[in-house]
Amino acid sequence: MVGDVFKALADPTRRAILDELLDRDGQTLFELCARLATKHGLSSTRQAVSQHLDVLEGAGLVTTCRQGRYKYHHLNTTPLHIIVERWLSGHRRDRT
Amino acid sequence: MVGDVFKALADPTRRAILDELLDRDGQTLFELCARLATKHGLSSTRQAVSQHLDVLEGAGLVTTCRQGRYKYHHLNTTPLHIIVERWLSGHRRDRT
DNA sequence: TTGTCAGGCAAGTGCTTGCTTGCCTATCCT
DNA sequence: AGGATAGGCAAGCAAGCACTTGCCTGACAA
Repeated sequence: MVGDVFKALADPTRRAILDELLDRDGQTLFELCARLATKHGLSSTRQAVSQHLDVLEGAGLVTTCRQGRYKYHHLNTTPLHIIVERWLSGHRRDRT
Repeated sequence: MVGDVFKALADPTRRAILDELLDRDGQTLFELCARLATKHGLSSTRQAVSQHLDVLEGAGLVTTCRQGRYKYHHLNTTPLHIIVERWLSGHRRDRT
């Protein structure tokens, strides 16, 4: 749903995560935690980041694939493009 | 701030309000209430809509101008374009 | 097999939010 | 003046959210 995407984007930590994934796609949870701390100055715990990733995945902005004990996170910009199409370019005339 | 815009857009009622203002700009609070009820099937009270308008104004998505006892609400798409520029087209490389 | 590393589950907490209720101010019309 | 109309203020409430804490599972290496 469109609302889920906006809700996901409403949090600065989640935007930082997307930022990080854009910079280096396919990171694991621990990688993300480390780089968010150093590069973005965020001190989020692993669980917090994990929950944010769940939200992002729920919004379709992040896809995951597990290999062995590692879970890689990939950025998916499709929902963003959908939003641009319906909400921010035209603008559109159809329902939410 | 960018986060305020996303937060404002995260609520379906607020998106409906923007929708309505896009359809007919410069509506008053009562007008909006009436048209949200009939055209969008929403049964929001006046106060609820008023508070949503405050949020939208805080995000810069709506500007107001008062004349006499009427307060007209105007759509402002600038924050949307800013978001498209920094977040949804390129993508950008700078900070939140 | 035992330890370590990557990640998951779930209850609890404090803050925010969307909304209601009730009352108040200001403007206009007659 | 007096009523009707357009809107504002503020306290209260229930649900949602971001985050923590503590413990658990599953994969790999020694």
